[in-house]
Amino acid sequence: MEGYNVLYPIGFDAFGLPAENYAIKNHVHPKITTENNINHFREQLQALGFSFDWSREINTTDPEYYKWTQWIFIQLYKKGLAYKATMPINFCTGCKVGLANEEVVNGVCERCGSPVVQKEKSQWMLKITEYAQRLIDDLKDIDFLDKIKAQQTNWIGRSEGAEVNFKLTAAGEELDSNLLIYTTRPDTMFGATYMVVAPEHNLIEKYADKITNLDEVKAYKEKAALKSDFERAELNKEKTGVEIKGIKAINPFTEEEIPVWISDYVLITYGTGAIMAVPAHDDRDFEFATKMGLEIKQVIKSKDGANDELPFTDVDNGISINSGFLTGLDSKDAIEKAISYVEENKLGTRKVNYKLRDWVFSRQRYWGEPIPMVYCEDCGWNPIPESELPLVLPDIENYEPGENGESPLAKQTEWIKTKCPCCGKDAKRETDTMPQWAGSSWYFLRYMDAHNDKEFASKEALDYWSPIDWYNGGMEHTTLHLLYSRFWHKFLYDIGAVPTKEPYQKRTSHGMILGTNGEKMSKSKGNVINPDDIVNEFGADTFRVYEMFMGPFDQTAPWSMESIRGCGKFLDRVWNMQEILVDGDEYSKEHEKMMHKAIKKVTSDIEEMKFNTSVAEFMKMTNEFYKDKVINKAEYKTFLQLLNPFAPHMTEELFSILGEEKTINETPWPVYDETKTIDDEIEIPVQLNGKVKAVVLVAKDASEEEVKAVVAANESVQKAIDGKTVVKEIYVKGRIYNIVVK
RNA sequence: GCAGAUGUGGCGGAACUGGCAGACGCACAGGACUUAAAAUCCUGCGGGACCUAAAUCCCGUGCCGGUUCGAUUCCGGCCAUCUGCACCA
Repeated sequence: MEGYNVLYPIGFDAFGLPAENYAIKNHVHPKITTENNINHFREQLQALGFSFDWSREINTTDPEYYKWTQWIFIQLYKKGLAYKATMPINFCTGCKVGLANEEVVNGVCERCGSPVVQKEKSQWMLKITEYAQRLIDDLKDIDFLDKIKAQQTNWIGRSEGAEVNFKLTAAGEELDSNLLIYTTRPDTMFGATYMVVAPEHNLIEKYADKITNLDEVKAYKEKAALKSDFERAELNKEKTGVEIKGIKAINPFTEEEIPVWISDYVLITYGTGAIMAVPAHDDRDFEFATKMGLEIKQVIKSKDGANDELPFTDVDNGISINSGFLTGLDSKDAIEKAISYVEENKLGTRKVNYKLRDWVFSRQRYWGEPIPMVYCEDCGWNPIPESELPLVLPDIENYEPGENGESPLAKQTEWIKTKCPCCGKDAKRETDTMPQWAGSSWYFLRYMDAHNDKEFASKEALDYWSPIDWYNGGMEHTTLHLLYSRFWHKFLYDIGAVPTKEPYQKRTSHGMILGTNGEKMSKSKGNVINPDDIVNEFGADTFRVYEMFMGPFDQTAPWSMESIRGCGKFLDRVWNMQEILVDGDEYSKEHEKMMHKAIKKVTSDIEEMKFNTSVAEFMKMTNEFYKDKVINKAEYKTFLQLLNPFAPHMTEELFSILGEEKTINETPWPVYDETKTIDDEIEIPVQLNGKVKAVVLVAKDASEEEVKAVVAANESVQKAIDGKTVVKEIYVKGRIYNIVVK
C-alpha cells in the first residue's frame, strides 16, 4: 500500500527427525505424512488470510529443491570446507542404533531406556570455524536485535590467550614431545601446580610404556567413554580423575616438575584437550585440587587486598604476586607480558580460540538429503558429477534406524552400488544423510527464483531481491539455524554465487503464545489451542486482531478465551457502524483531528511492531464514533484502510459495500497532515513539589508569561500554595508547570 | 555458574526524550431493554482515611538507597521469575 514491491514468501522445511519418528511410530512413510501435513498447514495459513506469495512456495524435501542443497555441499567439499572426521555419536546399547541428542533423556534412550554411550564414527564435517571471526565481525553491519547479536557472539565464544608447550619427563629423562595446552590466563602460569589431560588425549597411547599405573589410567579412560555427554556435562558432579604416574611435566616459568592427571572435566573438543591447572585462580581446578590434595599456590591478589579468598578469579581487580618477572603487574598487563615471554622463548604462541566447533553434518537417518559423495578404494571420497544431481532419496519400505549406528540406507545394497566418478571402478555411495538444518540454510535464496531449473537462483533475481530486508522468527533459532545460514551465505558470497556478505539485513523475533495456564503449549500438558477451532468459532479476523492485541509482539503472552471475545465484540461494532454512517467526502470538523492523529499513530506503530497499541487506537476511535452517533463515509473508508492489515476479510467486505471498486490493498495507505494532529489548546498539569494539584487549559503556542498568569489565577493552585513560600517555578513548554514550595 | 530478558490493578497490558501512572481490552458490580435469558447499550471499577455521598487528603509501578523541581523511566545495590547455554581452561 506504500508502493513497494514486497516479497512475502512461505515454504516448508520438512526433513528431519520429528517427521521420521512420527512415520516410524505410525508405520506411514514420511513422504506421505509430510505431504498431508503440508496440505493441512497450507489450509490453515490460507484460512487466516496471510498474503503469502504462494507461487513461490518451496518444500525442502522436493528433489528439485534439494538438488541445490546437494550442489552447495559439493561446492563446500571442493573448497575443502567439508571433510570426514571421526566423531562420537550417541549410541543406544539396547536398540543398537545411533540417536540424536534430543532422543537421549537423562543419559538413557528415550524409547527403550537402555544406557546411551558414545561411539566413534566417521562423519562429514563442515568447517564453520573457518568463518567464526567473520560471523562475529559482520554483525556490526546488520540490524539484528541486540539480544540476538549477543547470543550469536556468545555462542561463537571467542577467547584470546596462548598455546604453551610443557616439557614432559619420565624417570628424570626428557621425552621427545611436549604437552601443548591452551590458556586465557598465561599470567597465572607461576601458579600452575599440575596438569590435566582429557580421557581421549593421545598422550596415554603415545607413552603407554612410561606410565607405571597404566591399568588404572586405562580403566578410568574406559569408564569415561561409557558416560554420555549428559553425564559428563552435569554440573555439581563430583570431579574424578587419576594421576598418570611415571610421567611428569615441567612448568616452563618455574622450571618445577609437576604431576599430570587424567580427568573428564577437561574436554577433548575444546582447545588442545589438555590444560595447565591453576587451582588458586580457577573454580574447577580449585575443586579438583582440593579433592585430590594437590598443591594450591596463590599468584594473584586483589588490588584492594580485601577479597583474597581462593579461588580468586577477578581479572579486572588482580595483581600478580609470587610470579617472578610478572610480580607487581596488573593482571591485564601480566597477561600481555606473559604472552610476550612465551613467544620470545619459543614456548608457544598467542592464540585465539572459539567455543564454536565444526558442524557435524552426517546423520545416520533416512529422512534427509542424501550426501552426494562416493567412496572408491583407489580414489577415496569424491562428489558425484553435478549433472547427476539431484541424487534422489530412494523410496524404501524399511526406514527404521540401522544396526550398529548405520544409516537405514546402508541396507539398500542396489542403491549403494555405483561407479567411481574418477576412475570408473565399482564404488559405494555415502549412506548418511544431511541434518535437518541443511535445507533451511539457504531457502531464502530459493524464494527469489523458486522455479529455476538451471541454477539455485538467477543472478538477476538475486541482485533484485538480496539481501532479505527483514527476517522475523523465533528466538529458538537465533543460534543454530541463524548461524548456519549466515555461514552458508558467506561461503556462497566467497565463491561469487550471491551478491551480499550477509543474508539478512534485519532480524527480529516474536514472543511465544502460551497456553491458557501460562505454560508453553504442548500436547502432553493438554493446553494446545488449535487455530482451526478459533477460526471456526470466532473467525479469522477476530483471531488476528486478538493475536496483535494480546501484548507486545516480542514478548510471550498466555492465551485467553475470555479476552478474545472482546476483540470479536470490537469487530462487531466496526461492522455495525454502518448504522450510523452518513455521506461525506471529507472528514467532519469534529473528527478531523482524531483521524489525522490515528493515521499517524497506526503508521508508526506498525513500523515499530507495536500492534497492540494500534488495536487500542482502533477501539478508542470506535468508541468515539458511537459516542457522537455518527461516522461519515470518508472517515469510515480511512478507518477500514488502517484496520485492513489486522482484519482483512471484514474490512474488504465493508469497503465493497461502501461501493468502492478497488480492494483496499490496491489503494494507497492513508496519509496525515502533521499540522492537523496538533491541538489548538493543550492541557498543562500544574504540580506542587512534583504532585499534580490542577490542570489548566492554554493555547498551544502560549508564552510562559501567559501560562504563568493562568496558573496564578487557578483556584486550586491558590488553595494549594496558601500559607507556603514559593521557592521556584518551572515551566516546560507544552508539558508541565511545577511550583516548588516550602 | 554465564549470557539475555522481564517485574505496573483481580487479569492481558498503556505511559513519547525524565513531565497528569493505570490508555485500550477482559473479568466483576449496578442499571436500561426483555415475560426471562443471551446479545446489545449506559454507568462504575488500584488501595486506604469518613456510617453514606460529594469534596479532600494519604499511599501506590518487585525491594533498599541515590540523582532531580519532578523517577515506571536515569544511577548503585539486592530479590524473584522466564529463556538460552552450560566443566570452554
